[in-house]
Amino acid sequence: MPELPEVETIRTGLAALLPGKAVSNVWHDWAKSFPNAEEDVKAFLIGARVIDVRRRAKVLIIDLSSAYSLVIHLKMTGQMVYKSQNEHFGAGHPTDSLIGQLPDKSTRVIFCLSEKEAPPDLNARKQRSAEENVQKAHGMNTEAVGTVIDQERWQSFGLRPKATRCDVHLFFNDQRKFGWVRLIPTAEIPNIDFMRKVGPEPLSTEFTPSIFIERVRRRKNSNIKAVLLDQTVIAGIGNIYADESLWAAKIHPLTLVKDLSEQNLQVLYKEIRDVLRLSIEKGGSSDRNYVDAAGRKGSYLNFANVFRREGQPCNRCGTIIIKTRVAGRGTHICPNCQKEIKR
DNA sequence: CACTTGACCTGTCCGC
DNA sequence: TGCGGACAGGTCAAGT
Repeated sequence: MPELPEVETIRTGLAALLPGKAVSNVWHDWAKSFPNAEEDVKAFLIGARVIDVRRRAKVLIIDLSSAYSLVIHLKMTGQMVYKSQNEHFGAGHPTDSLIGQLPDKSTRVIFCLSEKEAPPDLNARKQRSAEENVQKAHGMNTEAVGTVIDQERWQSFGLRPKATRCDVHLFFNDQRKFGWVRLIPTAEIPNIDFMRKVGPEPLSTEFTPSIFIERVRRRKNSNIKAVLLDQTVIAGIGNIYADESLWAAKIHPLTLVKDLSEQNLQVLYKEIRDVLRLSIEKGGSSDRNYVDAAGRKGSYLNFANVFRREGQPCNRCGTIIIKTRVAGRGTHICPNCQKEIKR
């Protein structure tokens, strides 16, 4: 699934698009993807404006003017896609749903967004009338703004035509249905189980080498890959970046923490941060790398040194990359650069 | 307690 | 072509 860099890419993209917009409607096709009480949705989601878009670990947080937030976990196959008349932004699990017609069979939740339902303060009212004037000027009825998605397509997914009365949509797609979108009071976010247990942000300034080493050392009898994947030790690392960081640090993923030297962990700390930062710079392993400027599908893992590169030569020594299984996950290794340390 | 495995889901790929 | 099994960018509950 989207790991820290992918979720951060989504956050950046949505932070430029969502704030100020109001949620005018919501639809979902699978209860576990949107496990929220109808009365909460009516009271705290519909009509609320987006204030901010944040990220913690691999969790996306959309703060609303109702003092509630949409807390989103994309798990393995989640993705967020924003579409308006002129804008199209999508990131997350790289599939054609990022660029194709929506909704499709992976669509779990749809938000209808509007700029019309502004808050009842003076500025907002001014803004609203300005928008209404613009719409009048374009000869559009505010109740039936043109649909990005054609009516038939919506109905084929069981949507009421009413739901199409907006021209901006935010889609939560998730093929495997592991992900979820929860509506909870913003103040309660730090109290949910995941947030209470999750480890530090690896790119934060407070995350020093000594904090990293101290936390990793608590798991002395585990192999290092399992520890990197453990969200309670460090937040945000998943299968791609665990493999990439270990290759960069020349550490075999099966090596037990107790067999790693101080120097090993110092290097690993640096490589984790470099790998994550580089990936964020490149927009994660999906999104704009998934399609080129002409809208064609492209390679989205072209920065990887080992992940999904089994059978290809190591970029450092030319040895053929192999794939094995560590911590129950597919694991990519250069058998020459990454020798298991045993004592 | 530390650590590992199975379950949650759908879709795709690979071998017979 | 059809079918079974393995596997997939994650996390939690239940098991040893």
